[in-house]
Amino acid sequence: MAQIKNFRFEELLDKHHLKKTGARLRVLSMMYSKNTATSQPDLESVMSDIDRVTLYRILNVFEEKGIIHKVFDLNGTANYAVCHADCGENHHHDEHLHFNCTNCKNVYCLDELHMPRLNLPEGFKADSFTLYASGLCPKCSKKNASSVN
Amino acid sequence: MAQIKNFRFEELLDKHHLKKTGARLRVLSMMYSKNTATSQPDLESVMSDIDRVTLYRILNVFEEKGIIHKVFDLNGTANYAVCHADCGENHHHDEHLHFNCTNCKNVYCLDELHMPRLNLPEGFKADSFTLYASGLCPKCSKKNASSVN
DNA sequence: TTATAAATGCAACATAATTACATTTAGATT
DNA sequence: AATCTAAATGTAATTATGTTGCATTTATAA
Repeated sequence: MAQIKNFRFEELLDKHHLKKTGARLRVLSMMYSKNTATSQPDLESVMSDIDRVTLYRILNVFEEKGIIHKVFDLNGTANYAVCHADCGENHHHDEHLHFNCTNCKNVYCLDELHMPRLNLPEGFKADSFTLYASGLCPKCSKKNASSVN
Repeated sequence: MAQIKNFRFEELLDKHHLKKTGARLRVLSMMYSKNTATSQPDLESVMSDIDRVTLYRILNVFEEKGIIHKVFDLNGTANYAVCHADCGENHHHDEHLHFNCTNCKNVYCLDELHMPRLNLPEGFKADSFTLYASGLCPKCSKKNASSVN
């Protein structure tokens, strides 16, 4: 996953009729190289040469196209992670567990834990589900065990 | 639920060692009278005489005390709903489904649908879970069916 | 009645996100 | 290769949400 070649991203942009720009390729590259979700502020801190608004727009268009999906962290900030489900134009199926670490603040997508079937009360028509958990991620629970910080 | 008397709220504040102020009683009264979650902007639009910051602080202290719990809506805005589980000081158990209507934006707590047991991957230590869904609530799905709006 | 910790009000600040419009550019067309 | 155009980006301003520090007021305990 950390070694995805650039031409793969170019194909991906082509597939969605998006122009292959440097900014978009860099955003894709960063997002695919991590196993945690990414926010606009995250991107901005790394890619300070790209305008804030451009980064917001890139995230939005990628979400519309079904390339990434949105999940809010404990602060209510929008974070995005690459879709591994078969998501498409305005149609997401990322019904897995999102784990937000209260220590390092990272949001992990635990794709292996997906939603159980639920019978909603009369009248409710759901078109998307998400599972959300918060607590300590492996790295931080290990740290907390050793040091008392 | 819509008819909870004021002295009940006074008892509730007493129980948590919070002073019985007008602002707090009004916030409690409003939140208990609705079956949907409430945000600071919601409160502010109704109680414009109370300072914004005071409303934020009331919501925060109620959450700390386990009187209400927080859930983010589709815009990432913090919404709060009364706890029906046995929540206490910094310890919530509101592990039920939160339904966000994409039309009217209301957040409903569907207490009857709670979290299934999950086996998290090695190392993840969760201390809270939430189920989240979005779609149309009963009112809005009925409207959409009749009118083509 | 009074003393005081708690609660509120107010001003300033911080951060996330959006909008409008000008400029640049990827990529198609010739 | 030169040119054209819709798409993408940059810039500035604005809005929304939330927080912090400090002065003032108030609920309530003594």
